[in-house]
Amino acid sequence: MKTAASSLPPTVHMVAREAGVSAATVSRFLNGTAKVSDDKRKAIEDVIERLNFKPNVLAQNLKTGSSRTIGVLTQSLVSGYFTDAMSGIEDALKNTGYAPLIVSGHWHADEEAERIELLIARRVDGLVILTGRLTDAQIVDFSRRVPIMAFGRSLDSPRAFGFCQDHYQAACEAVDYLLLQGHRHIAFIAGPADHDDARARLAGYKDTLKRHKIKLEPQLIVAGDFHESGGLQAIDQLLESGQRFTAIFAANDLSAYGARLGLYRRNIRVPDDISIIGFDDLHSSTSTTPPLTTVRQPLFEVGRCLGQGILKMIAHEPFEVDVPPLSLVVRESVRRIG
Amino acid sequence: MKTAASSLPPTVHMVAREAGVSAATVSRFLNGTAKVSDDKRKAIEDVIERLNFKPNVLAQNLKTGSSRTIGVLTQSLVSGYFTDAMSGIEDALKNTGYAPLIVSGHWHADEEAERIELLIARRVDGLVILTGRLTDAQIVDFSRRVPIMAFGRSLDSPRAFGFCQDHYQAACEAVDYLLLQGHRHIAFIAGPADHDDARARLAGYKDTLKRHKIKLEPQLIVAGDFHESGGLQAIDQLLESGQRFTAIFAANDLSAYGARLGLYRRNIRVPDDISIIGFDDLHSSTSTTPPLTTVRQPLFEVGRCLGQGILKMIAHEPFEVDVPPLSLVVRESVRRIG
DNA sequence: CGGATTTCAGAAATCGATTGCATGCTATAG
DNA sequence: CTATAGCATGCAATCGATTTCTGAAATCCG
Repeated sequence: MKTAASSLPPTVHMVAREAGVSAATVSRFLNGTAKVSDDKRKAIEDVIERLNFKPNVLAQNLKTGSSRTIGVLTQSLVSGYFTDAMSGIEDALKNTGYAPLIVSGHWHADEEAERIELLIARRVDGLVILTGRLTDAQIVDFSRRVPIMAFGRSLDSPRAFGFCQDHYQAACEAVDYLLLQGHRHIAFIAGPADHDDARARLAGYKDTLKRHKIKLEPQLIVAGDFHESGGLQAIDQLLESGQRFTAIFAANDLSAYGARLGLYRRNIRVPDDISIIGFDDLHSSTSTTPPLTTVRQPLFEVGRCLGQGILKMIAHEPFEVDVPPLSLVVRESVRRIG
Repeated sequence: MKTAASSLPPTVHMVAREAGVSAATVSRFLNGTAKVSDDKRKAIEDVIERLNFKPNVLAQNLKTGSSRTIGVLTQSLVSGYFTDAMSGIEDALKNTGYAPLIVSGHWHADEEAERIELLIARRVDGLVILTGRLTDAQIVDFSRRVPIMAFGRSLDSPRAFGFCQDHYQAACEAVDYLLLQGHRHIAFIAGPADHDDARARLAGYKDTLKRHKIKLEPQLIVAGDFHESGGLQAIDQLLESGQRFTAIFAANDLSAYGARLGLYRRNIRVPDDISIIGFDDLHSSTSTTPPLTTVRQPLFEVGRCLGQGILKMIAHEPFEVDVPPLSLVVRESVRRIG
């Protein structure tokens, strides 16, 4: 039996030669592009097996003009919020032959744009954008070069589709829940003022109180930054204000963690003395003490939607997304009073 | 002024034609491979600017045989443990022209091997492996096809380098600390028995107690699974055993969270009644109630080491790694007694 | 049985950038 | 003033798979 001459990875040509056929036939066999006779097929299969031939993806990429790669622009690799979404995207891409190329923009429009240029230069077949600070116009503009699925914005142009969830409505429900539990003095720890979702949550808080004819205490609305440290500071500020409150609505879970720690430091019990409700439902919110009542964002499902959507766009197939809804998950950080 | 004829992305040939030079010269200019005269250089620069030319990465990849991509095998996209490392890798790759292709193996050797095959098929220039279940032999075997930096195992073969941290030693220090704080009855919540690091931590616990002539109570060593749920169940088991203990050493932070919740449910105070010490130092351990005393694993730095190392290996440059050390971080979950 | 149609397979062009080799031109030395 | 080294540059081959075009063989049908 003749053995492979060279130690270099085998090519279609070597396979062709060994099998006594042409490279074109090998290619057709591999891609099922055309029928090849049984004897040749057998011969090709044997040689491929013997040489352990794998087509060179780089050559395929050049010829087909596609990299079988999806660019993913996230904002942070470490935030539990984004990683869930990434996991969903990975799930959607599994066994499709597509791989994700992940970059992060760190909530900075310039960096995001630069990273996207980088992804486009690498000829990604599609792009998934997880929120961020780019304008809708910029995204639509990028979509002339690559199809885009975006999360955290509403878009419906030919090659850019985007959806977001109703944070306003969910915030209303969270406050409604607090009201239902008898709370009338509710503080709010806000997120960054330049963050759309943060603003929507604040608006939901304000409007719901108004709707229930409850006076808005400006001192009960304090700034946060979506991090634990902001929540911690917020507690100082709230307590110093002297305003009475029985519950806190934190604009996200991390703020809630910080607030919870602040109360702990002052020996204020949760939920006995003060109730807390968060927003996000990070994994660890199931095991905080007490487990946190919060608004669940189904980011894994969102990621899967995005992944499936971009694949459809690339394949030019129609698709529709069922936006996974936000939902209140009741745990133990809110007490019924009154 | 003549405008570009076609709407297709420009190629070196178009640039060459417009600038009145050959494609070779354009290429040489782009890569600085050879000197080009000032006038031609100017002309080329102008055309590139005007046509907004970007070299086709796919063609470069084929010709150079390199994809300028680093494969990263992680175990989970959502675990705070791994995401920190990924973030470090991203940091090391920033502005190097290399991009990370991330896949996860979910702690399953078969899946890991399959994913690595996938990365190799995509012609990644290097591979970073974050722990996992593959054998050293398998990794060395893969390294014949692609250079590898591995974390969580000691390797030093020509194309595969791996390092790990001293979990045994760190576990000893953690237990020493508890002893120093006056604790004599220390429970241990173990990790998966087939996990090397978990076993090292258990060994450190046992040996340190022995070294201090403290009797090992078998009932104080309970199984966990590195998740919150395991920690929660462990508390039930420990309490039911009737064995007295004043401190718990949890094999990782998640287990500690679960344990802390279990104690909370039974109105056992931490650290007043029982102290807890963890292992990992996840981000949220700074804001648990109380903030968790734990062994810090500097995963971001580890990731950076891995990223820098693999780039050196690819460039055939010598390198050495200073393994970032584990260190005890004292917070508020351990009380001094006695 | 002959002409029409389908099927199978090979030769060669192609994707777009890189690079070895050849060439013509200029600058320096003898 | 010629010989020679040195330098900038173009031509053409190359990376490895895909695909169009074309020819040959096989099949069909009246």
